[in-house]
Amino acid sequence: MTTQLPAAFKDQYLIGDCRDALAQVPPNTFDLIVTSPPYADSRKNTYGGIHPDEYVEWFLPRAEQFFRVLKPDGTFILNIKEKAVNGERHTYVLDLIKALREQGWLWTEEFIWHKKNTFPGKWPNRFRDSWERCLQFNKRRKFKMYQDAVKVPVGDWAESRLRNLSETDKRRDNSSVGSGFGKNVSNWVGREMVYPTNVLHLATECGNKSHSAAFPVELPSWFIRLFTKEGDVVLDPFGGSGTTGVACAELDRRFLLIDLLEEYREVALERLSEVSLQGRLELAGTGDD
Amino acid sequence: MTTQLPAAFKDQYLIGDCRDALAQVPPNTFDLIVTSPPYADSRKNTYGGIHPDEYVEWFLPRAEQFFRVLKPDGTFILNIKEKAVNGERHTYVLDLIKALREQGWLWTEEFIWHKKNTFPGKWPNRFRDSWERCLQFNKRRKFKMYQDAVKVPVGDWAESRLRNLSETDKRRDNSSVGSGFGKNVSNWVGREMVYPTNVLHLATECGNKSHSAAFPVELPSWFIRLFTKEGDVVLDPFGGSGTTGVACAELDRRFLLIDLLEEYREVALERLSEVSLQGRLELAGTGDD
DNA sequence: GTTCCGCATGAATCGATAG
DNA sequence: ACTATCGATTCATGCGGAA
Repeated sequence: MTTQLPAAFKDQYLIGDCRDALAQVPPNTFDLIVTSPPYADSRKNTYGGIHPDEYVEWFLPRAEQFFRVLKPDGTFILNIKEKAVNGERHTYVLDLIKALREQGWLWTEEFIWHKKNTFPGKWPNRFRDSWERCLQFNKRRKFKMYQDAVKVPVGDWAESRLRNLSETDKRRDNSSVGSGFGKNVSNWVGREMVYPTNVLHLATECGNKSHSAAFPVELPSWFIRLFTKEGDVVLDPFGGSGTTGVACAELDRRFLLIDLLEEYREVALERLSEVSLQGRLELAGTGDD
Repeated sequence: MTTQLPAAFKDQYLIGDCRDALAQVPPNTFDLIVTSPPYADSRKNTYGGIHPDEYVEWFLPRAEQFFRVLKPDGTFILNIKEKAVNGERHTYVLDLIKALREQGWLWTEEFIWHKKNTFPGKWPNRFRDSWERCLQFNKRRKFKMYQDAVKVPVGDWAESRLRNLSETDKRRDNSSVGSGFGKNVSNWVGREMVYPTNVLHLATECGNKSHSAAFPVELPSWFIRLFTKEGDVVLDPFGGSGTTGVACAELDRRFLLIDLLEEYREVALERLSEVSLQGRLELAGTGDD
């Protein structure tokens, strides 16, 4: 077995730069790292709006910490998408993949997050960008993976609906298309379950909170179910509004979130209280204890 | 205006390596290049099964010809996907993107082709691979793009409608409308039309014919409508069974297909005859005239 | 003429076996 | 140790034959 957090470990939201905060965390601590880092030129008020050309340089020392604190059989999921710069897709994500491999990471897989409801928009030379990369990296070729936890109903619900006219109309559920997620699995009891693919169909979360650009809770939730079991420990080094924490709370995983601003943690606290689990969150850590 | 093919240009299927065949084509000839090259380690009987580590080296001299024969405001669409090697995704596609940029190409966009029906299989460390990249490259920042030609009804677009078009349905109204989707469009009258996104939902063509076309006709068709107008000239340097030619015939575009084997051209001829357009295909060229 | 069921078959990947 | 080949796995699709 690898080094474990003490059994008394409480879910935490640390304030600070994950590069510094993680330096004080023991190696081989986390079963899963799932995060959506600030994209290049975004979140200028906090991370300073990293220039695309400097993104890899900015990311690598943090990824070095990720590598250290991830268990040998753990997984690192990186949700990211390059922006268009000067009419062209920037290559910093490609460069980052190659740089991470040189750092020792294995680029195991690239999942596609298809954002079903993207914001309308039209440009003279491109369409709406409705997908993002979810890059999977590992330290070793053998890693933990609980595929049964993300099984989905056998496909083509549309066709079966056409066959059984009235019967299936009642059961119609829009959340389980394609590689949809087990949120409404109970509705599909009795149906044959199959393994999903590497394409995830999820709607972006509609802007209802005081935070923006968040990924939907189903995204970390899916990877958490796939790569961890109950009681495992998950890290989100760019915790933001705490979506990963919400997913962990719902799934009985422990978590460590890190981000720069106190107000992010406040939002996270609010959201965790909404899932009636605010008692879980340890309010102590500020990154310097 | 750029150099044009003579007005008497006939659709052709050349036998040979596109690297050599294109050397005899005038520069700035094509409005669009859309192709699905042999993937690494595949099609061993013809292209020799290019090793992943040598793929970029193999591809670049051919891409140099593509650059020369593409019009300045034309587009190059490359359908490709890296394979898993030794438990890891190989990086040759990433390397290829970067190498093409060094060759002068602009990496304008990356479309995702979501393959609804993918090959089965279960492995301990990954799910089925159900998406491929459609990389868009351009010579200049300003290029021709006819966005209205690919508008779709609001809501699900290819999820159900395009896929459900049978062969006869697609054939029926081709002559009268010329768009190749006349019947379809008529069904959508009254529905609000919107621009699509950069995610395409298409099923791979299954074993319905005597040949196997990995590339559904809707894929080149979509890009042909988006980047060309009637009468424009399209190149597929890895023409295979002629799917791109079929799409061009249906859409009243002219085309040049190139591939190594005589038998590929025979299959292409057969398929073009099925869309009642075999008279269009010039049988002369064998790559050495 | 419909509807339904069975079956073959795909840009696949891994692990084991053989040279 | 490294490469090449083979078998097992498994699901969306469209075809043909049967009811």
